[in-house]
Formats: sequence, C-alpha cells, structure tokens
Amino acid sequence: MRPISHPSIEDVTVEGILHALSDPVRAAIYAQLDVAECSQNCSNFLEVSDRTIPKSTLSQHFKILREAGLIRSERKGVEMHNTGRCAEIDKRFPGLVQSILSAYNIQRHPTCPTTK
Amino acid sequence: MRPISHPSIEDVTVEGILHALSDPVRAAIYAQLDVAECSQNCSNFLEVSDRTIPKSTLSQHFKILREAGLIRSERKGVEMHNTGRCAEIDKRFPGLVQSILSAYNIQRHPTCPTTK
DNA sequence: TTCGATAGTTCCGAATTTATGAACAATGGA
DNA sequence: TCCATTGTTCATAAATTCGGAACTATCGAA
Repeated sequence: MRPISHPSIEDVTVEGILHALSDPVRAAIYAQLDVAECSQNCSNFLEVSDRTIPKSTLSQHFKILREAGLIRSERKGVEMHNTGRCAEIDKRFPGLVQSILSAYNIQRHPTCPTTK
Repeated sequence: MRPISHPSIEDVTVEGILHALSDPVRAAIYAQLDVAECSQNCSNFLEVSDRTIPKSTLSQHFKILREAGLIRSERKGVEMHNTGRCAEIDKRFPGLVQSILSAYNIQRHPTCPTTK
C-alpha cells in the first residue's frame, strides 16, 4: 500500500480544484470537512446528501480531493484523519474556495481562518 | 441540425460551471470571450495557448460552455457569435466567475459589468 | 503471539465521458 | 447553381469513473 502524499502548495492548480469541487459529492465532503472544527475520518461520509456511497468510491473521492491539494489526510491508528487545507489554499488563490462554497450555499465554520 | 438552445439562468448550476471551467482550454476560451469587448466566432480559437484544437473538439468545448450557461451563441450568417453571460451569472452566483478568473490570473475587460 | 474487527486501499471489469477525423449541413457570394 | 467557409454530427478509440471483491494495515482482546 503506497504511502499517502500531498502536493506542495505551489503545485496546486486552479483546474485541479475546480475539477475536484465540480462533483457534488466531493463538494459536500469538502464542505463538511471545511465547515467542521476538527478532522474527520472517511466513514463519516458513507451517507452524503441522502445517497449511500460505496467505500471504494469514497476512497477515490478522498484521493481526488487530496491530490487537488484541498485536504490533508493522516493515518491515526486504523482511521484516516482528514482536514481542509483552508488557509494555505486561500493564500494561494484568495477567495476562490470561499466563493465556490458560497455558490453552493454552504457556510464555513466561524473558526475557519478564511471565513470573513 | 438541431437548433441551439441555452439554459435559463435558474437552471445554471455551480457544478456545471466548475466542470466547464476546470478544463484549461475552455477556461482560456471563456476568458477571452469575457475579456473581449465584443462577440467572437469559434474559429478565433483554433489556436489556444500554443495548442491547435481540432474544430470538432472546439465545437464540443463551445457546447459545454453553452450548456453550463456561461456563454450565449447566435448564428450570424455563416458564423457563430459567442458572448459571455457575464452579468446574469454574476447575479446568480456573485463573485464566483470573477474569483475563478482571478485564480487563473486573467483580467476581465473594464467594460464587463462584473469587473470591480 | 494469534485472532478478529474495523477502516481504507487496490484491482479489475463495466459504464460513462472525452477526443478527433470524416462526413454532413447551413449560409452567403460568385 | 456551384463553391468556399463555418460549424455540427457521427463513429470509434482513448481516457475516466463507478463499484464489488479481495486485500492491507492497525488495534485490542484472548
């Protein structure tokens, strides 16, 4: 099983972010991560917006979010802990993710550093 | 040949816009349309960012931009005239397209109604 | 240790989407 | 009527996505 890796922030691209968030399931996952105060494991998302997502599919979704640079995943024991790379991304592309979440009608958590 | 149609503004979705603009060629096309003062025909885009795009592919790209609600295409004689649906989109999803273009490092034309 | 349970990943075949050359359609001008 | 120009549609190959089944990693209990 290959080790998890994350792109460095300068390798994050606009097209990668847009592609990752153009899927409603991934957008919902990202939103919930970004909205939440603390990291969450993948299994929290087996049910997303009234749909049951098979775990292999879920794993792919997390991979795409990770490779787009939107989230960071760390193994903690048997689980993965996922967190949004909120501040980094906002520094690289100011306002981008914020406006996407607003368009999706999602409120970030007040503690998120880029929440206005 | 089926007639061209455009989604009404309330049928435009965030995922559609993100998907359409997550392709760098389409983003470049849309940007140039949005940046330009006046409408442009498709053949202006056979060369985009140093790549030659086959015209069947180009036609598909325009179709996707059109169906996402980002542009409007009208036949004028033998050509199509394409314009950005700039103001409408910005009213529906304030700031969204603007922040995407900024992230891509593109300046809109000063006459574009949503340019700040 | 060894076993089992839990959480995710990987593999692979089916389904969907995308790319592009070739044929076609629509329009205007000679 | 014929031809040139612009763009669409069709057909097929290539790439991507979905999801079940098998696999891996880790922890805790016996």
